[in-house]
Amino acid sequence: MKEHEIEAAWQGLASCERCQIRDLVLFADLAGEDFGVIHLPIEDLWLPPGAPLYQPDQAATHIHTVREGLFKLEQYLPDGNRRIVSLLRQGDVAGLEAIVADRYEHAAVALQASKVCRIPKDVVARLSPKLNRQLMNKWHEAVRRSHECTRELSTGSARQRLARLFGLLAPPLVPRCRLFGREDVGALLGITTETASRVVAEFKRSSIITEVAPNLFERDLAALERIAAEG
Amino acid sequence: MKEHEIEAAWQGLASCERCQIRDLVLFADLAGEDFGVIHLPIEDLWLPPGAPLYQPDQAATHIHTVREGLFKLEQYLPDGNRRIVSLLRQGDVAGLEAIVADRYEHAAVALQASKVCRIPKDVVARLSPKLNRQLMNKWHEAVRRSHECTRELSTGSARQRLARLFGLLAPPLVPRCRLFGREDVGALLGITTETASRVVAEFKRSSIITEVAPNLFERDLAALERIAAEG
DNA sequence: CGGGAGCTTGAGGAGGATCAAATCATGTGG
DNA sequence: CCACATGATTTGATCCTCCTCAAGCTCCCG
Repeated sequence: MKEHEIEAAWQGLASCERCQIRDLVLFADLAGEDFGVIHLPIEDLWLPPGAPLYQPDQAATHIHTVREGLFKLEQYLPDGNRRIVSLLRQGDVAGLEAIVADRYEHAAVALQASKVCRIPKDVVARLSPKLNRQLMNKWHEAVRRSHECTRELSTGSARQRLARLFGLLAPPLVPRCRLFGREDVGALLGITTETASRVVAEFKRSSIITEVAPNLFERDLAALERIAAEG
Repeated sequence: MKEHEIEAAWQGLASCERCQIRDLVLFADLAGEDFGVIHLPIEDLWLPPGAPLYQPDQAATHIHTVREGLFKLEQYLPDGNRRIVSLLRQGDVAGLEAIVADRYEHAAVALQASKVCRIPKDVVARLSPKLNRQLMNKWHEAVRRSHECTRELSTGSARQRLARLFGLLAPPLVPRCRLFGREDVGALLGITTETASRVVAEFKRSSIITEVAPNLFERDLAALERIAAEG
């Protein structure tokens, strides 16, 4: 961490109608008249490398269109480590979850000198009628699933990945879960079929899981949790 | 691959108003009257493990709500290998990209016995007014970015991951690109800071990249491509 | 000039990949 | 019903990649 906080610089209010990258951004298909609806201030920000755009669990009040530069989205692991789950570039939107959730789910941090415009979620809500809420929820879920896969299933040792996979295969209170073929396990965790098989076998031998029928397992959730988070 | 193709079984037309998991699915907040708009047939399908719901590049005509079971979304790598980039469970939607794209972007395959309902994209379009298209595009982009990170940056050897990262850091025709700190490179690729540093150094020594200023590189795109895809 | 952060390099060991073979499960045809 | 082919899973032996721990280096800033 740097000595003094790296701060974003306020650049002024944006004029969406004259935006240079308008075809890339959110308001691409708005007609001139619609801009009347946008009365809330849309700010232009400039951020130096290392400057955070938002932090996880911070109240989600704005979405941000990346006009220039590069951002990382990072999340924290149970063992205190962190994992970058996505990169955002020109035209991408940071903090879309604001539309459907209360809090941001990542830290968004500039990796290069970057420009964003900061749009209050109310502006989006005002332009977005009813049905779409549910559709947005689904998109949101799709993104979260994907980030979950990166964070939980593509990070750490093969043991940890398998333990986390077993943790995810059924709700936390249901001890029973069904597994799929070792080859798919490998492709999902980014390891080989053989390693997947070996680790599953080792879990069985140490009774962390018990095979009650072919590929149907009884889980020791406490033990799995412990492995998932180990150093 | 199994001897004869694993096929989905058609179960009948769905009755959305009496859906048991309605609060989970797409039409959760539709009022009774709105169902009049849905005149296109929504089918219920049952799929055995291994049955494909759709294939990459297939025309995207439907979205699918998972009512029961488990699906994988997989994509193929330049070297012919495959990578599972997400898992879908009850309530998740497979093939959301149909709303904004012509073709599916993954293979969606059942990992367990599963039930889905298959909704023509026209039904969604009919219920979804204008502005949201652009917003949907943004969600779509968010999902694709995330899958890209898993597929390109969390798969294969450290050398391959670095090569793919350098490939992504600027448009294909711009040879010049800017890199960020080694610690962030590590957190992004799921490797240690030291390994990130070592591989970057090795790329420099073999002139695959040339450092023209601190963290500003000139890329040999052909060489990077070659490494990214090597067996 | 001294301190600190980030980057590089080294040595050693652990974990996972690779190659190969044995076992097990399933379905097929005789 | 059995013999056999096929594919998935398990296990073993070996090698190589990458992690770990540690030290030196460079650059920037006070």
